[in-house]
Amino acid sequence: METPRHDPAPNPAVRRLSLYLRELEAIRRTDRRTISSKQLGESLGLSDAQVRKDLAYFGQFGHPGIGYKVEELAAQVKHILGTDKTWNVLLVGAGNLGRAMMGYRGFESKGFHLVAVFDADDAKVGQKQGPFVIQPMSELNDTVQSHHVKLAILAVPPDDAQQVGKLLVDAGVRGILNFAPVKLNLPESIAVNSVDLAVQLEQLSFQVNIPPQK
Amino acid sequence: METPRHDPAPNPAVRRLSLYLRELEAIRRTDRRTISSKQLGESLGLSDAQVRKDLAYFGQFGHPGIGYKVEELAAQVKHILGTDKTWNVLLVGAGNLGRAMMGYRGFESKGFHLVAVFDADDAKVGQKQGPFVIQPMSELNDTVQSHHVKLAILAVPPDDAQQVGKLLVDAGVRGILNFAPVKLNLPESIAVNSVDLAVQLEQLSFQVNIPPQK
DNA sequence: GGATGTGAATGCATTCACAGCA
DNA sequence: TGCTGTGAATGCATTCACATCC
Repeated sequence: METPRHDPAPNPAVRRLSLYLRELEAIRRTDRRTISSKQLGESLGLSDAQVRKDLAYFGQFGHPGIGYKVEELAAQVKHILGTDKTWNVLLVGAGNLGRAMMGYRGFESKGFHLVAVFDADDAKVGQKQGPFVIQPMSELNDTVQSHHVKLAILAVPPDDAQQVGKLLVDAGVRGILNFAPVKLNLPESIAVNSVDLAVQLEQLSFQVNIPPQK
Repeated sequence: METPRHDPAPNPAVRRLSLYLRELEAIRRTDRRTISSKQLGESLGLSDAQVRKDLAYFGQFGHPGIGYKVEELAAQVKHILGTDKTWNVLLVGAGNLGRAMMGYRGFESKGFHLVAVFDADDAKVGQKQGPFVIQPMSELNDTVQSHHVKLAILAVPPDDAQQVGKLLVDAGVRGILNFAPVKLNLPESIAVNSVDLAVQLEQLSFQVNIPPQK
């Protein structure tokens, strides 16, 4: 039941895989049952060759003369990404961003289930936020164990991020989505994905400043 | 008063520029006045050569034998990114994510000033959220004009994103930070930066699933 | 004919390694 | 000696173009 993997798949290809899946799910809601690399590429601003090459890193999913079967490919990509089963996720930080994560509707349908929320602030601990009761950091280890949590969302102030990141790793978490504007210093084996909101705006600032280069 | 630009600067270099700035601002809070490419690289997990090459795309900021003067380089990088002046930013979408953006403390100090919040939902219009009163979409054009808004944050449901993106562009917005999980179809000249939260988790899922490759 | 999968060719980005300056 | 800036060399990623299959 293994998806065959040939070469080391380029990182950019893996990132695009998520976008392919997103698009495939959208197409699935229409009556279309099949799609070509050209069409899939166009909807995402990529070349047909790019799409084919990306997918071919992971297996032979296409049907010459036909294209890709939407349902089939979606299932394959989900399997590759590991989202054909549900991941339990925990959240640390019940501030602004944390609350948005608790309420975000886009996670469940994608295979991510938020199971618990933690905060270091005693004033917040015990408070109810939607379906969640904010837990103290002291309970972190137990929750990771009992819910087999592998992924966490880190939405704490910058000065706390490194320390909390370490706590998560020690508890057994293997991947962290980090919203704090700091580089986390963690073992190589831990997957870290950082989103710095101010950095996103800075990139826009740069691009908007430049004369539109023809 | 132009920063000299030599070659077309690689995109990845521009992305790292923001990280350099973040690090430089942190160092500025210490007593350190100067930093080498090696040190700056280490704090971000990059090679010294990478740092030097990136910076050299934009000018000669270093001092051989010494390194880079922290304050000086920070100012230069800010100028390159265009954040040495303040940008007025508007937000569309007063849902979960939108509220987090309104409360996010990381924007102001980085040169981004949130000036107004819009929502298509009549029930939300007129409500007060912190210092903001949610405005109706009909006022969007006026606000963009009167506040010379060039950048916007888009935090609306996926099905509305394309349409609202178009509205923003028509109103005169030049750059969009998009949180909706859809590809925006807008003119080439418009800068779009998309952050899909579910995609971020999917990438972690993939990495955590793979046997740690040595 | 219509579409995939894939070597070969091209184009970018990173790393090397060193000349040159403080 | 310490460190930058930069051509040259390497390594990745994308694009081309075509043999192959429905």
